[in-house]
Amino acid sequence: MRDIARAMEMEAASLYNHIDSKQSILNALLMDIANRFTVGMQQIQSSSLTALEQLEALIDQHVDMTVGYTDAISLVPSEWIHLEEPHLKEFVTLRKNYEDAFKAVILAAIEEGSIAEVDVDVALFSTLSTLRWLYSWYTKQGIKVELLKKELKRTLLQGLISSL
Amino acid sequence: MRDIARAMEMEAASLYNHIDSKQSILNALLMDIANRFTVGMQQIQSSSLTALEQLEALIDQHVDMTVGYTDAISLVPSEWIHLEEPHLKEFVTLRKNYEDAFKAVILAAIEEGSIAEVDVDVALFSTLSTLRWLYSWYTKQGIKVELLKKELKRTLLQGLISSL
DNA sequence: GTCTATACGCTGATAGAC
DNA sequence: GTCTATCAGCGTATAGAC
Repeated sequence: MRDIARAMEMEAASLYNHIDSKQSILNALLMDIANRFTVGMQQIQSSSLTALEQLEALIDQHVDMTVGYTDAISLVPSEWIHLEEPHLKEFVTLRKNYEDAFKAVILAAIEEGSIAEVDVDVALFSTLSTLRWLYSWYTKQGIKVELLKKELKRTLLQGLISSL
Repeated sequence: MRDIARAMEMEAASLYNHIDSKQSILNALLMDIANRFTVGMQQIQSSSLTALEQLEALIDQHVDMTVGYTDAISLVPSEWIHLEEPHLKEFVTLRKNYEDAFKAVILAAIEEGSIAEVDVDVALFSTLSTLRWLYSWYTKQGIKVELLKKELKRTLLQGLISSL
């Protein structure tokens, strides 16, 4: 709280005229991120895109969110564990729904024949691992957003070996 | 420290007859992991395997380490930041050397023609993101180690689209 | 080598003046 | 709405008895 206060150029005690508690800040940031991903998923699901195009749109969404909300998104991999109930359950539910929806898109892409019959759980885990850690990596690179999207789609969807 | 003491069935104060500080525990665990990965990389580098086979061996190594040292390896993604000097610099150097060596293997695989001419930095980041987060995922799955190795190599090296 | 008692810095948060 | 003063709890670590 003292770090935040310094950044706001006030004393730590003054923060409490604007927020209830440290917990409420964590909750507000994480819920905002979770809701944005949830809405984005719904938009992609209800689109007329093919399953493969939906996968590409999901990757693009993660890149856009990472660039647009880098600080808040850095809380997602590890800090969510410090949420208190009932917010913890709420966050975990939103995340589970998102993962299930993501998995369904992968399955649909297999069914439509646009990707191979991979192990869906391994594919989901691998893809989300990369997308969730993106925030810690992309700032160190000078890479442009559009190039990043293109290369990530290539790496995640086509792998290293394929396009020979 | 009180959590550790409870697991050891003693009082927190009694721990200090066995260790210097909490910091020294973190350092011992992280250095052990870093050294094991460093030795493994050296063995793979000095082998007569092709670059593609070396990539596969690196993935296998991460799976073996994750299964064999799950608790200690869980410190690698985020907790290393709490190391104090000079241990922090030491750890970061070992990690940088490991990443450089990993990148060199990817480059060698491109040069030998066994993988496509991908963006090496994106490929390294994506691969390591998945392998470093493996600890948090594999225990929830009932998946066998050998199957996990096979599916990870497929997903990371061949991607989703390729093997149609 | 374990215990009890305790020191002491840090942190989230509150009280009350202005 | 900001400040100063302050509190209470926690967490690492030490002292010293046994």
